[in-house]
Amino acid sequence: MEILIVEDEKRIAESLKKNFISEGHHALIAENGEEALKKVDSIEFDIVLLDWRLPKLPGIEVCKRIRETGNQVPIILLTAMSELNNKIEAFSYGADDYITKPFSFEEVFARVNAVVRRVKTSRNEILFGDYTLNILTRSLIIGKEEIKLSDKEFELLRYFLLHKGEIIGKEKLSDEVWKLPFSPSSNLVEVTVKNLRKKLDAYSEHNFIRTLYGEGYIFIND
Amino acid sequence: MEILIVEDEKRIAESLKKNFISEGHHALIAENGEEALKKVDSIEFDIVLLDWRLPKLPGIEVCKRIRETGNQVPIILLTAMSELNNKIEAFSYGADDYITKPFSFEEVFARVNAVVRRVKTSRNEILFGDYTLNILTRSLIIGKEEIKLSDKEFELLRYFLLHKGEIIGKEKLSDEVWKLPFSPSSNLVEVTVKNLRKKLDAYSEHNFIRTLYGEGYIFIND
DNA sequence: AAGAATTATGAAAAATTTTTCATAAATAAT
DNA sequence: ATTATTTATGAAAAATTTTTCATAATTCTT
Repeated sequence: MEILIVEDEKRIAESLKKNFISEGHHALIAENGEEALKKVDSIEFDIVLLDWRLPKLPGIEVCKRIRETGNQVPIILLTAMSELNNKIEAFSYGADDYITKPFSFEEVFARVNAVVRRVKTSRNEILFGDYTLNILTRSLIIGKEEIKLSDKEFELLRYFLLHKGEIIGKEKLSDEVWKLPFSPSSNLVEVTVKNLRKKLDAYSEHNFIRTLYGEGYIFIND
Repeated sequence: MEILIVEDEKRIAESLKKNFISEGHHALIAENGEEALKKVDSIEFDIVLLDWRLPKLPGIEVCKRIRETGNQVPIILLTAMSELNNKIEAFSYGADDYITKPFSFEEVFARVNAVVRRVKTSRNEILFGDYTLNILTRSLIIGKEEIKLSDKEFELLRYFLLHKGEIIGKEKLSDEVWKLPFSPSSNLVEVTVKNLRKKLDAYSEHNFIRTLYGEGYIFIND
């Protein structure tokens, strides 16, 4: 995961960063609100941990501005106990959860995972490139075109989108998309990937689904 | 819609009730928390308007107890301005929205509609009889059985469930489910209703989809 | 560069879904 | 009761999706 830590207290920020990296994630630190806004604008994070009390812009203001640009990145606010009765405000500005200080890393990690999972699976639209995958209608939208996807194509594409940047073996896809044990004698996955690629290629130059020879596939956005 | 108004001030309760009825809805009044709990238990409401300040049980406690039984009925809390900083508590007990007193009926009506629409369309599961329709997997669950639905069957059933108790003509279904102008020469709707009924009948005695001769269909839960 | 393994692809086969059609059953009106 | 209208149903036809298969193309290794 790509994680942005917005926190002016270096001790806390570095500690979080170290812990996330040791869990195999990437973490960046922004020391103030403006820096955070710039980073959020240029990098697609999986989650933003946002301190309530920040030097220039208060965290809640940063949160509000991120949402104003239409960015839906999950945001968890880090607040002190005394700020408890402002939480309603936090939600109304579009934060997804909050954690009160002092917190343990385990707590942060658990919340981050919960929010990321919840947000990812509860969204009914997933954006990638110029496309939008609508989960409710199970169709792929680009501009004003609506591309019909078969059930398997939809399930496959959704799986890729929920696991962007991960290397996914055919066994995994067989398990997760087809709910069948992988059979090396079948090339179902390859055929469906081909058909899905054809639909994506019809409206975009981008190679979203890359092949990693001998390993599987990886979905790349940019 | 079936609306429950939980409010001890008769003047307010009656005024709300009158207004809802004039909009073509049904409204019941509960004067205290216990009465509310009983009614919620026996009647399936579309929304509950719940006063924060109630004689015996406080509204928030009623809210909590409703949720404890697994009931997901949308709840809007009616609170006085001074209770503002308790709202976070309201959400954490499972209320869906709140309105601060004093309010206009227009405000209440707008919020009620917004909440009902949001709750209905955002749910991933819709329960009816002993069945659960899972919106994400598009399958019908009863006990441990999973019944496969074709795409059209699913769309039809979902439409019925989102419009329980409404008389729905075949023209409407053709428009909304098939997104096709109704053609009297086709009996697509009838055939799909038949097939959906067969699947529902396989595990339940209940006639969910009733025919109203010359008018259309109506989905009845109980 | 050649051979082996892996992936891609077009087309056919199989399975499923959608739609039509002819007819039966049910309902309302006379 | 009879008739006209509306709805239900089984089965066939059409369309689509899923899967398999044979073969081509690509990638990796030596």
